[in-house]
Amino acid sequence: MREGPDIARIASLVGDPARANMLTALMGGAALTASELALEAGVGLPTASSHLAKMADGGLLAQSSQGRHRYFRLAGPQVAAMLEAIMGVAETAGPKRVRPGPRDASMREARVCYDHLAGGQAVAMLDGFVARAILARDGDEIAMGGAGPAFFADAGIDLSTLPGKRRPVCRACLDWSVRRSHLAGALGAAILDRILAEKWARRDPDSRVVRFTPPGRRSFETTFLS
Amino acid sequence: MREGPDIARIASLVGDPARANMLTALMGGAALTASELALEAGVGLPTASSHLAKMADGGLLAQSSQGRHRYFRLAGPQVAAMLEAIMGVAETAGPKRVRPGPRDASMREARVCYDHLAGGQAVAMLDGFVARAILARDGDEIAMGGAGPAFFADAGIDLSTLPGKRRPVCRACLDWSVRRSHLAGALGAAILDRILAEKWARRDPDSRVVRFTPPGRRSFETTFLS
DNA sequence: CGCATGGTTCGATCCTAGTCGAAGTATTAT
DNA sequence: ATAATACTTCGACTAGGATCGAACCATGCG
Repeated sequence: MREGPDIARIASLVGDPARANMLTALMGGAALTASELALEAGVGLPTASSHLAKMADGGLLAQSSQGRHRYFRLAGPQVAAMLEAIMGVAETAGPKRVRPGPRDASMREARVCYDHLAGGQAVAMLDGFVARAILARDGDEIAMGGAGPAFFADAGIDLSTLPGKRRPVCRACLDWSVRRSHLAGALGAAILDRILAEKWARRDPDSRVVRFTPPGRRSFETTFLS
Repeated sequence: MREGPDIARIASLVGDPARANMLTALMGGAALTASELALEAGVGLPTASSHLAKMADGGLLAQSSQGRHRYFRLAGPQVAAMLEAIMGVAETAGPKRVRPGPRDASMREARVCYDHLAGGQAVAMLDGFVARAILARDGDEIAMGGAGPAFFADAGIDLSTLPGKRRPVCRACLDWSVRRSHLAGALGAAILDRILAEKWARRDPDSRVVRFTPPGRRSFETTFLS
């Protein structure tokens, strides 16, 4: 009989298949309506509504009503990080591990994590930033490095527009596929925005996969990885 | 209807109060018997046995039989990291947050995480190591830094005896209370061993709290933090 | 050998929680 | 206004699973 944070309460929220599907869908970063999430979870509207109310009440989801739509999104990056951690053990502890299909390979290479890029490409990018003193890492805090301002100006990212108020500009986020960190935070989000705006890659509409076009990948690599 | 790692399966394992209590107890790092865990969870022996079988089957726990005892422990550091992540959101998303009592304060300052030290002291230690080039951090990988071998020889830790075979010597582990990383891996475990062997601190028998004696704290700080 | 101790299996009980149909509320469209 | 859409609430049904007592294996001890 120990106390400590009430781990069972929130784990049981994630522990239902319908809710897990919804959360997985929301890992894409977009806010989705109740109907969309019901469809995503393969469950009726009343059921979905009940689930969503529970998760919002439990602090996992944030909601915002717009007209007759109600949008749900993950309550914050911390929730996303937790889900990635759970995926990590589900991956290794999983009993089957039968289908490392092509879809899976794409997921490992580049995908959306909440609002930023994750996967092998993202991990390589953060490593490069640190190695070139563009960012400085200390613990899980990541700060702008000496070479940072010039680099991002070159790369077309305006640091002054980042909403660095309440939210840290940079943050480390543990990657379930590679099990190393990638860049989260406002800066991570801005880089993903740039990639999509430049049409270097597009999001798979049915999953979190981010698919680079061949020339897009080259542009991305010369801009952010070289 | 998405696929991806079967997150609901393992989250539901953590989502039961009895099982959550057992897992929390095992976060102390020690292997415990079925009876001890039953007591810890406040549940009968048959019930506990059933829970333990499920968790072992699900890949969360490892078991080893010794005579008529059966010992259970967390399956690995990855499971511990996941539990810490869940504690993190339970902490912030928690509805009540009523009791930041003294017990809680001790937990935040120094506690055991699987087999190494966690909490404010541990985070400060890792920060210091990186700042003084004792360790070098790159992503979540932590490697020995230039000043490392001399420092640890001085501090009475024999690096050559670390079982650095399958297990990485150093690793970052996210701290739920401070939300920054502390040092895990074989080196982290060795440092905790040292602290306890020197009697600088002792473990609270009923929790994960690590309690420094006043002179012990000074010794720890001059050895590892100064 | 018994006999005690640590654990598991079985069976029965009970209750929580997921599910959906139908009816109710709010907001936009016509 | 009426109608249609998006969602919530209510009520009833059901299934899964947590729980424990009792009986059943296994190991260690005298």
